[in-house]
Formats: sequence, C-alpha cells, structure tokens
Amino acid sequence: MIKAITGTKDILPDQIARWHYLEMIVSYIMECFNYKEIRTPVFEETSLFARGIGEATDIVSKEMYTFIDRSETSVTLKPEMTASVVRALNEHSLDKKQGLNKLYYISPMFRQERPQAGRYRQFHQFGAEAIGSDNPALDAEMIVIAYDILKSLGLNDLTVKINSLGVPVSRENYKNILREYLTPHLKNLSEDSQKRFETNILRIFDSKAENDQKIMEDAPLLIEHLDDNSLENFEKVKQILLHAQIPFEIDPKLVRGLDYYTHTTFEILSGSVGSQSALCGGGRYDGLSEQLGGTAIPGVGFAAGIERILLACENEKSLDLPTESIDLYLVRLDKELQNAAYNLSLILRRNDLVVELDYLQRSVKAQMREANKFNAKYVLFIGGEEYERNEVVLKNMSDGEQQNINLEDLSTIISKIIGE
RNA sequence: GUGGGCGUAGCUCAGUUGGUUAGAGCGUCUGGUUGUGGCCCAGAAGGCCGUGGGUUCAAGUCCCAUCGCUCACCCCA
Repeated sequence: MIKAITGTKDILPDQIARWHYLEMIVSYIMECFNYKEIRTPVFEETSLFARGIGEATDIVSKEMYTFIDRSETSVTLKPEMTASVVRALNEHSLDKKQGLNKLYYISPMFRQERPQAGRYRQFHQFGAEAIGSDNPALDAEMIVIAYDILKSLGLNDLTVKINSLGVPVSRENYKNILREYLTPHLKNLSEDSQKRFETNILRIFDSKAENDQKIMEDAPLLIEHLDDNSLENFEKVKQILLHAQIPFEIDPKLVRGLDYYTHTTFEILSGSVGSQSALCGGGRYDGLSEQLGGTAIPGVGFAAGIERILLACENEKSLDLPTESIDLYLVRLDKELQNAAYNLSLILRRNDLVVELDYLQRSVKAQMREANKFNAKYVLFIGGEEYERNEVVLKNMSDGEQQNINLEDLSTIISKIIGE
C-alpha cells in the first residue's frame, strides 16, 4: 500500500473544522486591518528564492524542493511566501497603483527537512505583508495582528520577542565587532558554532550548547551598535505595542535566519508545543525588492505556522468548537421507498437543510442509530400507512415528540427547522 | 545530514523467564418481536504481531538487516 510521502499529512474530515475555524479567524482579523488576500503559485523559478532568502542559508542550500521541469527550467516549491509576494507586486506593478499594499495569505509551503513535532515537509502558513512604507507603525501592526489572531484562538502561553537588526551597514560593522570578540574564544566554541562563525555568525547567539551560551553572555550586542534612526524606529514600535497592550520582551539575541531582514524582527513563542516553539515570526525587509531586481520598496511582514498553532490549541485545549450536527435524517420504513425517500431528501437539501439518509439498505433501527450518530435534530419517517395517506412523520430527536405532516405542507417543516 | 525511542485488530494498548487455536477497551456491523435513536444486553466481523533473514525442538517475545513512525540535534515558521 502506498503511503503519504514522509513529512506530509492528510487532514482528515474529523480535523477539518479546526482548520476552517482558524482560517475564518485569520481572514476576519486580516480584513479588519484592511489586508487583502493574495494567492501565488505553489512553485516559482528557483532563483527567486535563492536570491531572496540568501544563497548561504540552509533553506536554499539543502532544504528546498527543487526540480528541473521539461523545459529545463529549475523550479522550486515555495518554502516561504515573502519572495513570491514581492515578485507578484513588482510583476503587476501593484506599487504603482497604490502607495501601500497590505496583503495576506493562507497557503501550503514546502521544505525538505526531517520532520519532527510541529515541523512537516508540506506545512501551512498564514501571514501578512505590508509593502510600500517604512513606517514603524506597520512593524508594530504585524505583531498586533499576529498576536490578536493567536489570542482569538484562545492561546495563552505566549511570549512575544522583539529585536532590531538595524540597517545593513551597521549590521556589517557589528558583525566585525562580534567577530573580533569571538576570535580568541573560537577554539572553545562548539563545532556547530565554529561553522556558524563562518556562515552566519549572528546565529551563535541561538546555540544550545552551554559553553557557547556562557561565551555569548559577554558578547557585544547588535542593539548597542544601531544607528540613531534605527533606534528611533525601534522606540516607536515599542510604544505602539505598549499602547496596544501586547506584552513583549526585548531579546537582543533574537536573530532571524533569513538574509533579507532589516530593522524590526519578532517572534511569538508558545510554551505548549515542544521544541519547535516559534508559532510565528517576521520582520522588516526593506532591501528585498531591490535584491530581487525590482524597484526599491520597503516592506514588513510575518508568517505563522498553522500546524504548530493547531498543536498549541490542542495542547491548551483552547479551541471550543461546537459539536457538529445535521438538521434531519430521513428514515425509510419500507425498502420499496428508496426512490421516494431520495426524492424527498433532494427537496429538503435544495431548501438548505443538511439532510442525510441511508444508502446501505439498512434496518430502521440501524437508520435510527445513524441518525443519532450524526446528531440529527429531526428524523423524518417515510413509509407505511401514513405514506399511503400522503403523510410523513417528523420526530424531534431531543424530546422525542412526533407529528404527522402532509407532504403538501413540507415547506412548513422546512421553515420551522430553519427558523430555529 | 546526525542521534534516541517505538512498530501486535480501524483506534488506544495488554501479551509473564521464548511454550498450544494472539487478547482487552473503544469503534464497526447484526440482533434484543411487526415501524423508532442515545443507556443497557447478546453476538459477529476484523491480525502475513511492519518486512526479510538468523538462533532454537519451538519466536509476537532473542539477534541482524531493512522500511516506516516518532522525538531531538543541525536549520528554521
């Protein structure tokens, strides 16, 4: 038997209500902030991600789903959304049509990593991008939106961490300072961090090795080497968050992995999902559009992992979804009435009732058991002497009361049930 | 790419120091008088014990390999 590819998951019917609910909350809150949905293809030319995310990052070097198609073009299943959105914006000159584009998305993403709790090869993210302004109010808005969505899903064990990466020049200067500090400690660092010293020195702050952490305690911090403008922006972001009553921590060691981030970066962590605790992350990416060969447009955005969020909801038992039910189950008393029963169900269904009936020619008892299993509000019996009199029997399943109804009056039961 | 844990019914799991026809709960199906659910009761179906090899008189149980799942590392949402 063929099974789903490693790291992919079927979302079965008993889970789908949770997904619908989350998607509903996301669109609702996004649209309150006047973000418009954008959908982009699941795959793009490989170079889009290679240039956008950064050639040296692990995502590009070993974690992308990349294929050569029949026209010898290298294509890649999108590992994240920002590069695609910026591409679409430039391609359709959305920035010429209005100064600021506020966009959101809910979409599958793909990364060829080893799966673990809250990490899959096909996973789903929602997120937002505000492109066309360097106003720090938008940096803060990203955090507000993300936080409000998570709160609306009933999550409580949340930590918001923010930091500023400043502008590329000051970051490069700072990297040199950090390099100077670390050089004498180099041989005491873990093997992984020695590699990071070459590839992505900032990430040594994230090292889980105890000794590395000790060394990094006294390391100079990026936030101490920001230019005045960056500090001022960061200050504004903090003020808005305070005003929005969003609890946050400044984490000078928070360094996002992707190359394109500038100024504000943030993460929202959950204490209830295991090792992969970041539910969402984002930040400002003022240089990205230009880096992709488009016009220079500042932007800010975030992305949130849906599987992780639903895992957190499950562990915190925070989603209180109503139990599902159907309006009416149509019970056939006589086997000969299959067609009549089906025709009747059709009328009811076309009048917006959620109706089920037996397709397996089962006994009345079995049909009733099924009606109960589906949580039917009403059962409609068709057959017997009532049917000969052109009547059907309607039973209220909560109090057991029954009444005969003439088929001519079917519209009254319909309105009665819908009217509840 | 690296390391740990685990693979027995649809699901969650028992299965003694290797020893007859592999079990339970839940779920499914059927019935418990003519045409009525939940609760209860009775019965039934459903297992190459992940796969392949080995040790043994004898393997679900021990050994090896392999595949899969899972958690963690790297990296990252």
